[in-house]
Amino acid sequence: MPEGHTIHRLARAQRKSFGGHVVHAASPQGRFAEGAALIDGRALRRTEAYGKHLLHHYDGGVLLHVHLGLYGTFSTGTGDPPQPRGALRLRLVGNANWADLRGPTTCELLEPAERTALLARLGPDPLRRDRDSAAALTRITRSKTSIAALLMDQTVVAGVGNVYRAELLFRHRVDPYLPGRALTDVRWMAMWDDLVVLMTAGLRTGRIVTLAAADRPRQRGVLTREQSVYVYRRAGLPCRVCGSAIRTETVVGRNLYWCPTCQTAVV
DNA sequence: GCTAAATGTTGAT
DNA sequence: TCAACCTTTAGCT
Repeated sequence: MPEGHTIHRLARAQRKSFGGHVVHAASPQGRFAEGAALIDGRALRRTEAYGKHLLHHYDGGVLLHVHLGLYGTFSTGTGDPPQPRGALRLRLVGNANWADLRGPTTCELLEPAERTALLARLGPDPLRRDRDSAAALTRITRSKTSIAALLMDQTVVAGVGNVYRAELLFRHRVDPYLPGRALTDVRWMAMWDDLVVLMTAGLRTGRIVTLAAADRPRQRGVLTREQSVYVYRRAGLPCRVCGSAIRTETVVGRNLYWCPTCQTAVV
């Protein structure tokens, strides 16, 4: 289940698995049968991630667009793929690898102009080299909308999801309900730079770990998810910094988590 | 084994 | 504001 780092990771893995050679595509479920037929037998030239959107560039200008949504997943393997089961939207089979896509919000082919329009409506992606942090700065520091809502708006910043939102706000001790325009340029740029660091680490490891080493419980072994974050899904549990109960409230349809004591920074 | 919730977005009401 | 998408997992029985 994906925020931007997951999609960039997929783009990288799929480039490695399928890039440069012919791919066979099918849609056993039937919902993407026409698209799969157009992809089938073409070589994959390039993969691309922008925010939470994944793109495959195939020979002949065929462009696949996938958005996993909340619970879309790819399962992958090598050798012969298993018998298709359940609602399998798209199966890709390369020389040695296969990938099965289930439950995506979007799986479609795009015309070049549609790709341009898609990318044009996305804000800067902290994981892209061409990121334009000034664009997000302008949107945020002029807005009356709460910073918690702005961070989930993909036209403001592309790739941030509910975990990074809650954790970023905590790490900077920012009250989620502050309007964007209450943030100084310096405050937002510190948050942006942190987002780049956090998401780059997420891309490298495949996990979201936002807890600073100093705040981690001293113990051996792999951190559980609950031990990797400050506030996300920790409602009612004590804040790792001050001990106050972590609160949760729905903001534009998503559960926000925050510490009412720590997150009162003067911006 | 069952239920609810989940790292998301769109489109109808 | 809410249902839909329709998978996976955590937490309960």
